[in-house]
Amino acid sequence: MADTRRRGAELEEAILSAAADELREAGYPGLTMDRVARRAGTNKNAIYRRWPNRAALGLAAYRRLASAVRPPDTGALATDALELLRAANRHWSSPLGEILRALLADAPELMAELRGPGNDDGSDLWLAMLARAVARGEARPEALHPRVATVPVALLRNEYIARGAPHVPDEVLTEIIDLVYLPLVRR
Amino acid sequence: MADTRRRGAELEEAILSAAADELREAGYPGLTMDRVARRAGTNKNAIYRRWPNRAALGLAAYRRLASAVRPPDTGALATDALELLRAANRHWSSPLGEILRALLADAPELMAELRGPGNDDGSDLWLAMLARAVARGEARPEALHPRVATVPVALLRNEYIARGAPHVPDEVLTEIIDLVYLPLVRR
DNA sequence: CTTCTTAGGGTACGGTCCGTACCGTAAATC
DNA sequence: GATTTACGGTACGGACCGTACCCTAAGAAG
Repeated sequence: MADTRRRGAELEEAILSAAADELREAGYPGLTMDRVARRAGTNKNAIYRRWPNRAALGLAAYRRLASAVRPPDTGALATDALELLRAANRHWSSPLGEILRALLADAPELMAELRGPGNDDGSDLWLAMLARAVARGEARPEALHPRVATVPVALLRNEYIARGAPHVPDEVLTEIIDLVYLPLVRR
Repeated sequence: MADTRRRGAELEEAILSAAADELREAGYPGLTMDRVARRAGTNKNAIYRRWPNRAALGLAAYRRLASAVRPPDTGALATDALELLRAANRHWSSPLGEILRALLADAPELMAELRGPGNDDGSDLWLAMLARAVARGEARPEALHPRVATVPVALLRNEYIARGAPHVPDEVLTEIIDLVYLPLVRR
């Protein structure tokens, strides 16, 4: 029998790919070790040899599904901020966002690594956007602080988590920008 | 055999009490239907006749453990806000907060009912405190809006959820107040 | 007081999923 | 060619959830 057995990186790739497929099709709740193993044409041993548990595999698989956001530059603070917030909202309300939230709920401590250096939490994006606004004289220089710059995403995230809403309407976004962000960072 | 069988409200009380005990001792993950039933001296039938699933029972049990926060009134906006935020932080970092977070993660849609009228999310507290500050001329009247008034708790909640931290240090609280809240609501 | 209905108690079970253990064998290494 | 490592197959223990029965006490109806 030509068993043509896969090993190492090749097998790892197959597992990760299968896991990503499962995530896409059935979300995090549908990501079971048995299904991933079967789909990858292997068995759970091979998975547990690489990831300690389901959550870790889920995170790894999520990573390959997520894509970076490209920063907007409309030339005005208000529209830049709203656009950035809308992008975040699109992500969070997409199937991918649902996965992210489920993952966050299941293994919060694991998610810290998503926010390490070279992070994807987007604080760089907000700081860069705000820096341009400061340069234009639109914003206070003191606002150039991660805690301040990322207030809108924090509020949006709160909206999702605290209210368990599958979608946040655009009015909330404009409210966050108009009532909170602009009064906060404008000079 | 004197079976002295409990019914109705009495039994319901026993179940709820047992569930609350389990929550206190083992947290939400340790709240299992079998254990609650055994502890209440009954069986799962009686539970499922009253609550549709584990999450609903967990929420009901949590309710009887949670207590209301009493609003501070120090006479100054900065200290009032910090005190209110500290109270929230104490709650969230306590075992009770851990339960709340687990519950929120497991059944977000159920938690909406915690935020109904007569809510415990504390937006009333923040609005009341802010109203006093407005009356003293410390804050802008336009800030008297739920979205604006509750920004600090939203940011704190975000800190817990997004970072999966079991505890948020006091410096973060002061940062939230000094860098965000005061600049935002002061005239 | 008797009969009927409702709600508890006891128990067992199906089903799902995680994580682990073995066992034989292909692939890589020596 | 011999040895070690990593896969594949499979089975299993264990935890829970939620449901189904069957028997009986408590309360209601007559």
